[in-house]
Amino acid sequence: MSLWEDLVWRGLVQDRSQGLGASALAAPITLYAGYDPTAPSLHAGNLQLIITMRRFRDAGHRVIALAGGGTGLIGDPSGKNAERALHDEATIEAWATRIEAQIRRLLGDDAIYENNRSWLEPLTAIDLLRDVGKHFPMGYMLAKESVKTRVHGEGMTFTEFAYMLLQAYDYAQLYERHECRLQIGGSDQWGNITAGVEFLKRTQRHGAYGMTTPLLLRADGQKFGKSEEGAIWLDPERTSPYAFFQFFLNTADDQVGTLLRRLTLLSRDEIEELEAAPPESRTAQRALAEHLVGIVHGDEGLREAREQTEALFGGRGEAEAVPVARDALSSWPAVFVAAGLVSSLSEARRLIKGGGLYAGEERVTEATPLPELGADDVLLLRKGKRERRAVRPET
RNA sequence: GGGGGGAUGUCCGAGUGGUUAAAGGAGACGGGCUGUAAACCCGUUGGCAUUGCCUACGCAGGUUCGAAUCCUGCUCCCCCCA
Repeated sequence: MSLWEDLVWRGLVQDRSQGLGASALAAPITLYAGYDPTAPSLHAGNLQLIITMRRFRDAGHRVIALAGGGTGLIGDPSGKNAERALHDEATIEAWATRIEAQIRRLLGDDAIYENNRSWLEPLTAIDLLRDVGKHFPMGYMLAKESVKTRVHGEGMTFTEFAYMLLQAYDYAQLYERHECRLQIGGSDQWGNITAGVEFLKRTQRHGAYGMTTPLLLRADGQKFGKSEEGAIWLDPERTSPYAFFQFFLNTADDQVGTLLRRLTLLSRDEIEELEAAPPESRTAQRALAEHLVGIVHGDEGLREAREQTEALFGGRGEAEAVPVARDALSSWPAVFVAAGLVSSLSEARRLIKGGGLYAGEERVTEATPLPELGADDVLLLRKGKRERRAVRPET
């Protein structure tokens, strides 16, 4: 199966410019995807695009990961219904560095890493207006979906309006520097991507394509990659390999096939076999979770995630216990707060009243006595069915 | 420059002097049913405290026995005209 056929089968092609297809990808080409450093880490929702780049790379194409060190200072209006808050340069640079390191782990060192700050910073206002802006008729820009929705809604400043010029300029720079011929991105990037393709065409630089992948949504249409705790980050400091594993293990049945196709590097045969497994066995969820933890956190992370899952849910092996100060062991609510399972004593009290907290397999009630913990004892706590954590007295 | 509208809890959104920790919806969380699914039903959803207190309706003051609701100033946003 060719790369293109594979992408189509996986449901990864949402929009594409004319002429992009199997034949355009027959010979190796150079492509890029950009990311704006608007957070200190990538999250699960960013995975689809990076894995898609990985597919291109594995098929022999050359991929460029472009950090938006410059554009991140402006703020992309796409997919947003309100003006973005601007961060300062130092923050953006620091985030860009961290994110690049994360992408390197997923794409390897043979990918090309660029930062558009290196050409946007020296770009003068005159250059931008003469060399780029001249090729953008107002009607064309105003017709963009990202502009229309904002102009008729919350409003938009010139800063964000001009964003598409910068992204088009990026594409042109990469076209010149690396003979980049394809830009890929999430479907909210389609407007910016076509602006780039259009700009190249108008400046006599031919053979440039664009493609987008569909937005990854949960079955109920909500944004993907968020849990009760907030986003599922790729940074193990923010979201442990165990929590990352649990997030994917809890994938709904009707979504697991989609995620296997879009996010994993498993083959079509492997995926179809997993989809055929009885849903109650959760084989597909387990395979998904293990595969992704492996890709993102490596063998070591996968081992940790498995061990913790086994210890907390299977009752075997040793769970990593959160050390809790002695005086927090004075009441059940305090213990659960210290363990990080609930955010306040009030919440803990409410949950106890509702029967949602457990110590070991015992439901905690107001009458449940607190156990006497020796220095080496570990107490298994549980909130509901899915969240578990072990604690031990602080020494 | 002129005129008008707006800022409410995680989000959307009611509320225009009193029983409002603030309707309703969404989301989230818990319980039940299950498979650490989905759907569905029930409950909870500011904090601290064993029925009381504190904090909260853009910010800062003021009026009042009492304000999210009235007044003043400020900040930010939107729309229209120039």
